[in-house]
Amino acid sequence: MRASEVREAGRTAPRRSGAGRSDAADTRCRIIEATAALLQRQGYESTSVKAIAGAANASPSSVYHFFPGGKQELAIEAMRHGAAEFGELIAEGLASSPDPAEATAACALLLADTLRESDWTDGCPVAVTALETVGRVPGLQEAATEALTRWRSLVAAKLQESGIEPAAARSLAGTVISMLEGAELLSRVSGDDTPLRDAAVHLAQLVRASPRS
Amino acid sequence: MRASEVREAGRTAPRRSGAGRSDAADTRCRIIEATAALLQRQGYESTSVKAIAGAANASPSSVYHFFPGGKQELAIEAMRHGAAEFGELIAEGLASSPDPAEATAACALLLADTLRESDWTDGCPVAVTALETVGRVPGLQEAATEALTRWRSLVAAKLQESGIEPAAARSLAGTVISMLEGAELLSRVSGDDTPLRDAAVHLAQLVRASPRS
DNA sequence: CCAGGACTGGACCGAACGTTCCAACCAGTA
DNA sequence: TACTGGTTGGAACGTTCGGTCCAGTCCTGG
Repeated sequence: MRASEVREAGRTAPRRSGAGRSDAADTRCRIIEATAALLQRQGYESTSVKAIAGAANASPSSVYHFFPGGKQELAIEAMRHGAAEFGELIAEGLASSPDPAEATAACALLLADTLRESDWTDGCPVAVTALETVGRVPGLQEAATEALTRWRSLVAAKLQESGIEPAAARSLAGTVISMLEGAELLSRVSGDDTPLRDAAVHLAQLVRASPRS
Repeated sequence: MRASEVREAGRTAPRRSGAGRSDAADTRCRIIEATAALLQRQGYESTSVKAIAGAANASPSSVYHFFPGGKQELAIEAMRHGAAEFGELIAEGLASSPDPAEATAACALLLADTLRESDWTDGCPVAVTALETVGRVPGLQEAATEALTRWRSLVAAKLQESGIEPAAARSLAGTVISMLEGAELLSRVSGDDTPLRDAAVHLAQLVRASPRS
């Protein structure tokens, strides 16, 4: 898919021989990406290891070879992967305008387009998995918290650029993430991007009305 | 648990002569309530029928006796039950002040208190289950959409009372629900009610800035 | 060319899943 | 007392789960 072959880490020797030969790192990467996609769509409990292996064109033993910690370890790594990608989407939205109000609105609209065009499957890669495992899979909860915090920091930085006080920016940025998550939930469940489009309008209002120094 | 006490009392004490089915209706009710509680906490896939039966002091066969449609039918009914209760919580928050800005903020704060005091378990009874089954269990998705629409109507009515135009009120009410859902997600995942408290402040700002006729 | 480690395919495991089945139970009626 | 029909407990069904195991295959360093 995207530039994911960056994962390499040079653990083993660069065994590039034939052209069509599938690298070990490539298999590992395929497993992570397949897991991320399935987690995003159907969450943790509904995603079986065999389904992951199938989607990644690998066998269960390969999954356990690369992720000895089993499904949990794999899910954590996949969530980190998905979170990074979603962070790029947020960054892209934020970069689309110098005005922070328009930029946050753009995030919501970008998310709305992505969701609608993917039949309501490609949204936040954290929400479903995090919600259904909260309090029961600590590693996942931790990874989810990290992701949410990071996204909030991205938004907060943009808000601070326009002169909003750091504390207010952090608080408002958290609300921006909350709004994106909540509006995505409503949009996915109702199969209608109106909640996200409304969120875009109201987020812009909220940011525009925020006091600057 | 309360349910077992009620059941014991009902068995030893003489029942009303008119309705011989009060025992059965009680079992059915216990099953629904237990299901609602489990769905709210851990979602659909992580909740087994045997766990439901255990929590309701019933046996699996009783579950299938009252809900021949199996887990799906039961989950739909339980979601409706939980949605009605959550609607009451929203109504309570809305009724706490004549000012719609303060009223919506009160909803967020009420939710924050409820969540924190229940160790982040008793939140929206729809979010987890709806998200993890979206597109795969149509009946559940429908029930979830109904619930979200109803809650939005409650908020919209409150907003209209203060003179906000119906269309704007409906849109803003949807955003209020989105914000509550999203902030609850962040609060539950991070185990910190700050997102909901921030949401309360920003919701109040948003409502206060809304144009009236 | 071979030794050895990384990797893979697929059979296999015990446990848990949703669900079904049936024998008992219990109040009311005759 | 026998019968009835709704209700219950618990065993059992076939399936699928997460995970293990092992006999290979392939690549690579020596």
